[in-house]
Amino acid sequence: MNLKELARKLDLSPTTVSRALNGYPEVNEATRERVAAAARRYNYKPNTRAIRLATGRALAVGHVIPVATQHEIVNPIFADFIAGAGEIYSRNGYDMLLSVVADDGEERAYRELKSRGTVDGVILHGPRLDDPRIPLLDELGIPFVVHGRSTGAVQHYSWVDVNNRRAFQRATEFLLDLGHRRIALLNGLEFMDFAIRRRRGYEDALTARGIALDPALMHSEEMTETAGHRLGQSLLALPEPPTAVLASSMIMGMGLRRAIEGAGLRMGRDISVIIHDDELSYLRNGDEVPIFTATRSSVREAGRRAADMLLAMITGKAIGPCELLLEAELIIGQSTGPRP
Amino acid sequence: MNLKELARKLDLSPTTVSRALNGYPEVNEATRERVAAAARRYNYKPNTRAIRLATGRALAVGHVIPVATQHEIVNPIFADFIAGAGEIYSRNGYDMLLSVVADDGEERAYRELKSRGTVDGVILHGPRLDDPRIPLLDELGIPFVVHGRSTGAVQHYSWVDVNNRRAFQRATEFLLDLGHRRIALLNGLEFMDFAIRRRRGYEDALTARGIALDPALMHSEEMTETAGHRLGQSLLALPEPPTAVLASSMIMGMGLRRAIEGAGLRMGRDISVIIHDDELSYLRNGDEVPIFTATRSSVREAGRRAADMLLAMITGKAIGPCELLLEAELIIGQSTGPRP
DNA sequence: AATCGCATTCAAACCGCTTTGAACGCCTCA
DNA sequence: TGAGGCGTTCAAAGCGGTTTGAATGCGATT
Repeated sequence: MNLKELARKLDLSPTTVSRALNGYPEVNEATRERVAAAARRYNYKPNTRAIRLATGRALAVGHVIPVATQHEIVNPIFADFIAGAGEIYSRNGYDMLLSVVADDGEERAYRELKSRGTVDGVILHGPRLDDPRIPLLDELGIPFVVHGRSTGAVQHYSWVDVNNRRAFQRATEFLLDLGHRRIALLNGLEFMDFAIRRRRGYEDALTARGIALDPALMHSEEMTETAGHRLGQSLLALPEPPTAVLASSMIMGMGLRRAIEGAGLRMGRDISVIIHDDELSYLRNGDEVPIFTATRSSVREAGRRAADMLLAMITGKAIGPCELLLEAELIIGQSTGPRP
Repeated sequence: MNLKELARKLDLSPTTVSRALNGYPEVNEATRERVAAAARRYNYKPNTRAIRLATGRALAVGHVIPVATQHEIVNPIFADFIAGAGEIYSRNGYDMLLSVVADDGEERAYRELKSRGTVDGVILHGPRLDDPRIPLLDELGIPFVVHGRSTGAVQHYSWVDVNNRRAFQRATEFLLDLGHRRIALLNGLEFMDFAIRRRRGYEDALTARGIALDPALMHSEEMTETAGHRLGQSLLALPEPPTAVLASSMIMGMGLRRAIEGAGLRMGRDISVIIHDDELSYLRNGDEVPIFTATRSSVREAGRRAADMLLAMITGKAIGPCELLLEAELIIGQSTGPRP
């Protein structure tokens, strides 16, 4: 059942039927209802392919997922972010397009997206320091929203981000208030923008209390369980080990805990741990009682907000770049306690 | 730059240019090269929207991701599966379309996909016992490949699956060989097909050695860290606790380990643990030395194979349903040892 | 009665590609 | 010499919608 057929059944022109269904004002209300009823009766769904061609809109949003060529790691927050964004897209009749590309193929992927016109906008994941993708998308003229920010970008761009600096500053202050002085930081790789901001928050808090930064306590690695474990072990092996550790993710924290318990110590008593919790659906930080004390911010919610923002830009509801800074909560769990 | 323009530049008809670029035989080789050169020079990319409309093909594959309405859990294996499948799609010029829907909205999602013609085929995730989606897709006539199988389905359908039964049977046998007699099973929810098969493997192995099944040792829950922890605690609290446990996922195993170490016991010495390892990129089971003894099978590879299969079906290279059963390796790690 | 404005409807062009059926030039063969 | 066949190219008709510009009918205004 297509438009022409439906029009014939109704003894109307395709023009009128199209307008009736799309809510144009120049259609008689009685006619509109007749059309709507027939559309329902014959289960008429306009062909998306035709709409796209005719309107020049793609009715789709792209997510380019870079896969690190060396480690083949897919960012684990990705599934939850997508789940949040996807909700918004389907609610608005947009499709979500995923492009999985090796991280050295991203530029080509974006250029193709543009020249083939398969999407109306994109979400940029995992922004880095001076991220080259921002000027690229700017130049290509594709509407985009960054999940995170990019220190050093000169362009104005839209973003949704967690206040990483503030989150890690507060976490550090919390540990300082508990009496800790030797606080370690297990950060993500520091070409990632969020990692830079987290370190800054950590450093600010220490410096404000007059505590010197100790490079032996500051590490920057991929945020995996095994890295957490390895770094945890090496921290504990220091001549003067830290009494508290900040870890950049739940998974890293779990590796850290493994190192701590492997050394016969107890988290929260012998050593305090605070993690950042993205509230991943399959990796909850405890049910009622949080396992880890954590800075918490829902990545799924970030996905929703970013998608909302992008659609507003695409449909012209938003003018100019939008920005949204989400604050992380500090959740007190069982992994922190006063300095032993 | 579109086809008409390019044709004009070349002083050819759009017909010939189109044919030249698409490899039709009735084009003079000299002409073809002239066309190819011009296409490159002017960076001509055919408009996907137009191709789709003209050919009636969507050049896209859909993945409908159900989000459990109660718990809002997105299956954590999902990101890696997608990464594998996505590789294949982009290599073949197909788009990947994601639909995130509440799990009670799946049927409508598939019907829409069909009636709007946005995809040429779909991958079905997380099949259940007597999964209603299989007859649905069969009826709709959308080519599809199931990641997993559905016990009870009467239709013939294509699938890619891990030999879950055999994997868990071997794991159980391995524990039996180590002298264990009280072996617990922390399984996924048993309306999921894979969980049923895993239990069957476990039961077969025990029964073959004349060991009675003990319901107190068999649990079926969502495969989260917290569930693993909770179930682990309750197992350890039994009057006669198990000396070995099989856990259905890495994450569940991590919760289990937390329970074990929380009770002051040591994994591999006091109690043996075997997990199933999907080789998730961000949750590696150790680097060189595996943390857990595990049945291992790459979910990313499964994604690749499923995508390959689906594309073969879509392009008509495959006739009739295809089936692919992947065997899981048994990896010996540090979490197992002889019965204490 | 003629003019105008308004509400409603329609025919036809268009989006950018594919594909059908026809045409053209040239060579071969009867 | 003319018919037939082959290799190559093209005009035009799709695909299924949207959108422009024109047409129609009718009541109100002058």
